[in-house]
Amino acid sequence: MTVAPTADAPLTRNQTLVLEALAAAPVPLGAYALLDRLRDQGLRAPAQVYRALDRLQARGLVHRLETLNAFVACREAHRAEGPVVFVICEHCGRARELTDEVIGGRLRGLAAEAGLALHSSSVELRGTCAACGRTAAGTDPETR
Amino acid sequence: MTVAPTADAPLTRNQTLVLEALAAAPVPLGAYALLDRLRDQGLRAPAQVYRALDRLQARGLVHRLETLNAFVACREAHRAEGPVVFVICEHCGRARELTDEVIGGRLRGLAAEAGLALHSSSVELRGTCAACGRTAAGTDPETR
DNA sequence: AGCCGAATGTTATATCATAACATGCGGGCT
DNA sequence: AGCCCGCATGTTATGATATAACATTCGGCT
Repeated sequence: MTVAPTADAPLTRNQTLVLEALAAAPVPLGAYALLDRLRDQGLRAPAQVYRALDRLQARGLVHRLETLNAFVACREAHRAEGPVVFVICEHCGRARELTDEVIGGRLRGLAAEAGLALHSSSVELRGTCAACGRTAAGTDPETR
Repeated sequence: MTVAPTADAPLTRNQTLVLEALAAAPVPLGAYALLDRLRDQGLRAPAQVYRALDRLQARGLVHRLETLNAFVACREAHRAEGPVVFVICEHCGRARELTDEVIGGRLRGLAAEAGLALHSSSVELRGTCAACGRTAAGTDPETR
């Protein structure tokens, strides 16, 4: 989830670079993997990447996958939504982003029952995807 | 969640120390915080703590909070269950562990629909708890 | 031009986690 | 007893992730 954006200024150069690198990757990328991919474009230090990621996350354009310490571009512009569910394959590393009204509604309900003013949520399911389950050791998607 | 234990041998000394330190703490503890608390009892290195945590987690006696990089003792011996939900206050740092059949069932359903053979799940709700919402800046529970 | 705020660049360091290898201890076997 | 073996442990070093702190640059505004 990670609450609503603030204003809608255009993305800065570094934010654009980071977002495009994430959108182009088949799997979630860590900050240092992003940095490696963006050295050519002039990025030099982790802080530059983390700053861009922070702002992209604040706008809801990027999500952090807590169980992977990695980031994905948000595909479904799921504006005005609630909790997001990530489905992650431990073999091929791919992550799918879902929303589900049952989950969303019940999580909000649980927070309310617990007296929690909800700021953000993280829901991640890990396992073996269908494609990897079919092959012996799982496919290997170029950790590119 | 983090799937079922293996066998039921007694806990080793280090495992016992770590579990008791977690059970005694009012908030989730990081591995290095645990190490600090256990130096008196003879623990010296991070690997010792991480090893004990790994085994305690494998038995379901300890959970890892992914959004905090920290660990909690499992209170409710929620044997033979599914996904667990953590409710975390960002002010006081306290975490509550819940289980909910609606969430559990629906997450399993989503995994199945997505073709994922579920290995483990992580569900964390972050916000401000009732107690902290009432006070200006939130209470401060001795990060002890 | 001069100022301001925001994004950026840069260096250093904090924090979290694991690899790799050596040591010790207990239980079963012959 | 003596040996072997598995497993927990101890220890050192290093890898991986993230942020603090401060200098610099850029664009808009008056």
